[in-house]
Amino acid sequence: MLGEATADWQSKRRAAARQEILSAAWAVARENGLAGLTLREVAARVGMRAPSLYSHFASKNAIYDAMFGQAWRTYEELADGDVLPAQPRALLRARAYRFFEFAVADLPRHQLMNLRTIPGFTPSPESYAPAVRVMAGLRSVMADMGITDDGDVDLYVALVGGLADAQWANDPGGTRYARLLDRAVDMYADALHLPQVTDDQGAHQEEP
Amino acid sequence: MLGEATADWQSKRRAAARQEILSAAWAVARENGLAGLTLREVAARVGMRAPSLYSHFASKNAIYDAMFGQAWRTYEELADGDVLPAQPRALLRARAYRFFEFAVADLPRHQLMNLRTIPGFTPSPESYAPAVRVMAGLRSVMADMGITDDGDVDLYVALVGGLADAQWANDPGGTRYARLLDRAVDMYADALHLPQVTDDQGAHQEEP
DNA sequence: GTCTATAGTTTGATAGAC
DNA sequence: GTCTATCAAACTATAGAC
Repeated sequence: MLGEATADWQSKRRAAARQEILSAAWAVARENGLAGLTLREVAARVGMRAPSLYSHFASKNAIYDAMFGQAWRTYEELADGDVLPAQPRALLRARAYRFFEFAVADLPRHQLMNLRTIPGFTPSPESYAPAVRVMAGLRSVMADMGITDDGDVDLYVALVGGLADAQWANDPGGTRYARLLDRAVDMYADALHLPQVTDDQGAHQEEP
Repeated sequence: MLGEATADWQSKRRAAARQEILSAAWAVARENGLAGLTLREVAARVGMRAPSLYSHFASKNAIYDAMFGQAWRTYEELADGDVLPAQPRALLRARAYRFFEFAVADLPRHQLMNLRTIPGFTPSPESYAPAVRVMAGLRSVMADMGITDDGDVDLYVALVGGLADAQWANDPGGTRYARLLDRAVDMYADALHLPQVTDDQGAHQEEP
C-alpha cells in the first residue's frame, strides 16, 4: 500500500511545480509588463501547454494572486531579517531603505504590490495577510519609539513610497530619488521631534 | 469655389470628432481600467465601428498618447489658473492640494500621467511637453521663494505624489491621506526653514 | 469619413483522451 | 497531470466599396 511518504513526495512535487510556474510568471511580467502576462507564455517557459496550468492555478487571476502573496511574503522575510538599530532615526532610515530598495528592484512586482495596475484584480485575504502583517510590524516598531498616531505612520509610509514611485516615474534605473532618502527621513524625524543622533552611528551603511 | 470658411468648418469638425473619441476613451478607461481600453468599446460609444477610429488616430497607442497630452494640458490650465498666495507655505499648500486633488479624482488618468501602467507606452515629445512645462513652472515658483536645490524640489514632488499614491493604494475614495497634506507641507517647509505664517491666512480653504 | 469585410493574431478557458 | 483540440471571443489593423 502507499504510505505517507508517497503523499509527502507528491505534495512536494506539486509545490515545486507551482513555484516553477510562478517564477516563469515573474520573468514574463518583467519582460512584457505586468499587464502583458499571458498564460501561453508562462506555460512555454516551464515546458508546458497553457491548459496544463489549470492543474495548478484556477485562473489567470489566481496566478496574479499567488504572485501578490509571494511578493509580500518575500518582503516580510527581508524586513523581519533586518537587525534594527536601537536609535530611532537609524531605524526609520533602515526601514525606508529596505522598502525603497525592494520597490525599485522590480517594477511589475512594485505595481502588483502597491499600485492598482491590473483592472479587476483584488488580492484574496490569504495573499493580503502578509501585507497586513508588514504594516502591523511597522506600527509596532514605530510605537516602540513613541510614534502612535496613525497619521504619523501614514505620513512615513507615503513619504517613502512617494520617493519610490517618483524614482520609477522620473528616473527609472537611476538614483535621483534614492539620494533623497536620508534627507526625507531626517525631515520626518525632525517634525516628530525624535532625538538627534550624537555621532555617526545613525548614518546608513550599505552592506558589504 | 470652396473658400477658407469651408476648410475652417471641416477642421473644426475633425477636431470635434477627435475630442468626442477621446472623451469616450476616458469613459471606457474609468469603467474598465486603463489597460482595459479597447477600440471597439470606444467606437461604440461614439456611434462608430472600430476601423473608423483610424481616420482620426493612427493607432491605439496614439489614443493613449493624446489622452496623456490632454491630461497634462488640463492640469497645466488648472494650475496656471490658480491665484497663488504670496506666503511661501500657503503657496506650497495650494500647489499640493491642486496636484493631490487632480490625482485622486481619476485613477486611470493618474496612472497614465504618473505611473507606468501600459507596457510599452511612451508619450511623444508633443504630449510630454505640457508635463515638462508644469515641472518648469513649479521650479520657477519655488525658486522665487528661495528653493533652488533640485533635490529640494524633487522631495516636494515625491512627498505630494506619495500621498496621492497612498490614497489610491490604501484608501481609494477616502480622505485618510488627504488629511495629511497640511502636516506634510508644514514638515517640508520647516525642514527648509521657510518663514512661519503669522496668522490664519496660510490655512488652506476649499473654494465655495 | 464611415462603412463592411476580413485578415491575422492572440487571448483565457474547457472537454476529453491518455 | 499533461496533452491535443477547440471554443468563443476579443483584439488591432488593413483593404476597398460607397
